[in-house]
Amino acid sequence: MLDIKLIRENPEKINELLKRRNPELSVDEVIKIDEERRKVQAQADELRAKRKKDSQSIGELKKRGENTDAVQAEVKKLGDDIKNLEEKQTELDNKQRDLLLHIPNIPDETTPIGASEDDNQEVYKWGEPRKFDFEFKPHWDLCEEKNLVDFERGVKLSQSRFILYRGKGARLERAIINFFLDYHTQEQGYEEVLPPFMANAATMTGTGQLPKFKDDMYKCVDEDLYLIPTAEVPVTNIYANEILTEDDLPKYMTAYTPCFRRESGSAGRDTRGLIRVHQFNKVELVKLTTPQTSAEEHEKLTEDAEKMLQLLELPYRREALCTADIGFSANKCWDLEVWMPSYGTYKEISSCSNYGDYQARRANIRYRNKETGKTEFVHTINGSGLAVGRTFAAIVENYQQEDGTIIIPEVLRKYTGFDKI
RNA sequence: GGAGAAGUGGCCGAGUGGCUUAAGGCGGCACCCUGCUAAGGUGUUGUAUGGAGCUAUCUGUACCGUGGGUUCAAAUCCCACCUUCUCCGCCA
Repeated sequence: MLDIKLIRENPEKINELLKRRNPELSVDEVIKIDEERRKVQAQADELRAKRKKDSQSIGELKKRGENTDAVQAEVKKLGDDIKNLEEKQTELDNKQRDLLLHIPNIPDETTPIGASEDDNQEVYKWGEPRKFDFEFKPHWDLCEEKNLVDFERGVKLSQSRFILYRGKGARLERAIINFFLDYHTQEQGYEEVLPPFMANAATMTGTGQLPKFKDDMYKCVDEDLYLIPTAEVPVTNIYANEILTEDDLPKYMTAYTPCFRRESGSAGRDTRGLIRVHQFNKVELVKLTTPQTSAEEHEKLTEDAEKMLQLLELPYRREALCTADIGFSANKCWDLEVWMPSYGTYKEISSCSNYGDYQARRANIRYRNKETGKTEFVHTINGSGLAVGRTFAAIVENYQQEDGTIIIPEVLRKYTGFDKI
């Protein structure tokens, strides 16, 4: 959520930044509501002050045994007027909040301006895509041949795009998760958390999934609960409605969770294999920081995610997402993309975003500034460290051998217990 | 799922309709006293939102689990919901 005071004081600037995302965005309507809202609040406050004073005087008059009928009638009428104004104020409050909840974050000045994902900018590449001197296979064929994934029965159990891992496949998936978690906690200083995989509407609103992206999520029928689309949701909200001390910051947290996405708008895309499915595993990195350190912490978090790809020796590149492609709540985002031979290109495997105070304002996560003693919103940052299913697919494709075997990357062997498949 | 009890500031805890501007205590902060330590004294102490100054200030309103209601007036009375605790039932 954007700060209404900031909008009020710099409407042109905010509009200009929003239009970098999408020319149709603007804060004009919210400014109009805000003006009206404040006017009504001032009126209501004034009447309430009068009622308070008059009611107290009734108490005093009664104590002295005087008749208060006339004053009481007057204050009763005042009460009706206040009620009307309060209804109007509530209506305007809700309208303003709803408008604000539907306005995305303003992009950071360093986010490249662009009109579509084609305007994303490559920052650098790491590693060399492997040149195969035999006919390589896509991971979906390899997974089936080696019985790592039972695609057909996964569909039978639930629906298309649900995955049943088996045997060494299941073991490899679990090995990747454990490797990521161990490295983040033991080498990079993150606290491991294991959150609920369902979250309520308030939590979903805190990180920005609700109200705008309701249709992207799975919702429980009789409960106010949604399956989480990423661990970012429960983990970022851990300190919702709390005030931290400055010494608590920065907070580093990592979590493994399955992620559930309806992928309703992606019908014909990536229909085969592990790249785009309704339920996938992910290890997430989340940070809460002060505003002063967030840019630096964002960079460090991205490097922490890159380290996983480096240790797995998977070629990748870093991209700076442009203003048209960064997520709704983000102000800046790096994508890490891994080389996928079957696609002949790099595919997203991690998205590392800085949200500034946008999520913190929605989720009401604050800290007390040591110098001023005032409360301020924290900055929130997160990124995948990494998407597990896509890592699995990248390993299977990039490590396949001419004799049909798949070599397990060195760092994973103590977790898998085998060195090839 | 059933029965009972309870939710008040950073924490403990008083408060059954107006004198609550939420008592008192603990903790925090500032200052004083003290050779050090310990103890003591004085003062101060939340959040949100509006207005005026527009840095360091003053001021209105709201907030006692959440949402409604009653009343001239609600922390206090009524209703619904949520959460926690105790007991019972069910259960990996």
